[in-house]
Amino acid sequence: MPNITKYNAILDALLKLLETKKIQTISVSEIAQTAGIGKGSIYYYFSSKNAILEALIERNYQNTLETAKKLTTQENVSPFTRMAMIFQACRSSSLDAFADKSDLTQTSAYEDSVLHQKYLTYLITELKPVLTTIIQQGIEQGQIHFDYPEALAEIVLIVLAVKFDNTILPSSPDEIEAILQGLVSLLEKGTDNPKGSLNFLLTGYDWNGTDSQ
Amino acid sequence: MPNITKYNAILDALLKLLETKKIQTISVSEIAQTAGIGKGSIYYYFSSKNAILEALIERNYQNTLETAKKLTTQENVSPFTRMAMIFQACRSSSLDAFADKSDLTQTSAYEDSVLHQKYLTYLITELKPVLTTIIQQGIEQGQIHFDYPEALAEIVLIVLAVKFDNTILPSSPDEIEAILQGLVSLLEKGTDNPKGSLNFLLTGYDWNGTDSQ
DNA sequence: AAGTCACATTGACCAGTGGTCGAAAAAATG
DNA sequence: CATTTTTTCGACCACTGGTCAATGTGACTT
Repeated sequence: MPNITKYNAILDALLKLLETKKIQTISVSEIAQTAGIGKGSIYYYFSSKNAILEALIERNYQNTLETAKKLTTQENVSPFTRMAMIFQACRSSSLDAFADKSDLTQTSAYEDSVLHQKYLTYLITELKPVLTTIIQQGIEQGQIHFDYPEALAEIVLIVLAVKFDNTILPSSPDEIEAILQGLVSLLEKGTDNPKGSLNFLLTGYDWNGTDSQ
Repeated sequence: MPNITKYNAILDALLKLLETKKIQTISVSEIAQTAGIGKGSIYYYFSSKNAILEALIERNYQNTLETAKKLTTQENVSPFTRMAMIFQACRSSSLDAFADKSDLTQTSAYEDSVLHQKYLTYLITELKPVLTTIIQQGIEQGQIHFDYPEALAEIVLIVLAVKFDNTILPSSPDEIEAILQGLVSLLEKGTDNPKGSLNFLLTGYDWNGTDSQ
């Protein structure tokens, strides 16, 4: 708990190393060396190597997700606009921190699977209650018609997270957009909205323009 | 390549060990010992510990998936019936081999993430072309209306695989069924089919009854 | 100023890892 | 039988994640 500085220095060190190496090839000694401290000190702040990774992921996505959460709870904004913010949050939070490394690793990128699984779990569980609320409010306001708001939220988030993470089913950007196009189309028909009306979910919300829809 | 017997003995050994231990805690020496061979021989048949796991997963799901593939290409059967077979294949292939271990592991089950990620990737990529074809034929026959058959196939498979695997978002059986109910409802509306008409996708297809729908 | 004491830091150390390798055994070939 | 090729093996290697007794540090008391 104490000396938050050194705590963060460790996370910074791991983050820096993750930019060029895979988790499995990064040793605790290496992290300690990069952080400029003794190896033993690592275990004063973290119980295991895994715990460092967990803490890093949490620290890394906390800001993005919290601002997303706050923005989406503004009830005066249209549910679809807030839904666009969720889309955007998934899109941007997926790769901004951990470099893709995909150019260097032709070998199956499975090695980082712990990291990606943690990311998927964290993102979906954090955003699910938010998106569920948004959908429910959309239903109350008559803009969305669907009988299973919670399930719909989870389905959308699963698809978004898996596709944006892009390690389980590596795809080109075009392929990703094609799937999203299908998802949006499915959403339109599923929520009784006219074809094309939700297309703005794809373009990415600019966070400061005028409200759409 | 040669001596397929010993090759399979190694896979059997790993499979047996996986029933009680997590991948990370299983050593190559242990696999060798269980298989009744020397450790060095392992590396005569496999290039790495990871390669053993990959081979095991492939061997394990090949039968299930191949029979599923064959069944689903029977064009004389209704697309929805064949879709039910896909649902069933995902459902049954998820846990039948690798024991759940969930009762023993209160600690976050992240450790097996390599295994589960491989499973997800394998299942989805294998079944996607099959399901895409089924949907396309359904569209041609006028039973399905949707503009993005390939995307729809991938979306459905992603949700099915993630939910049945149940490690990324651990849920109770009831919760899983709730999500599937939502997915089916979304499918009904998305493909212009009446509410409830696809509910039989949930019940599990019995593989020898009379055709439904 | 000295003494106290909880907190913080360290690297040698440990059991065990995945993977290598030369030698030996077994099989195949002539 | 000899010779070559394919299999098998376990000692060995560099290194891993994690432990721990020893040591340092600085705030507080007297």
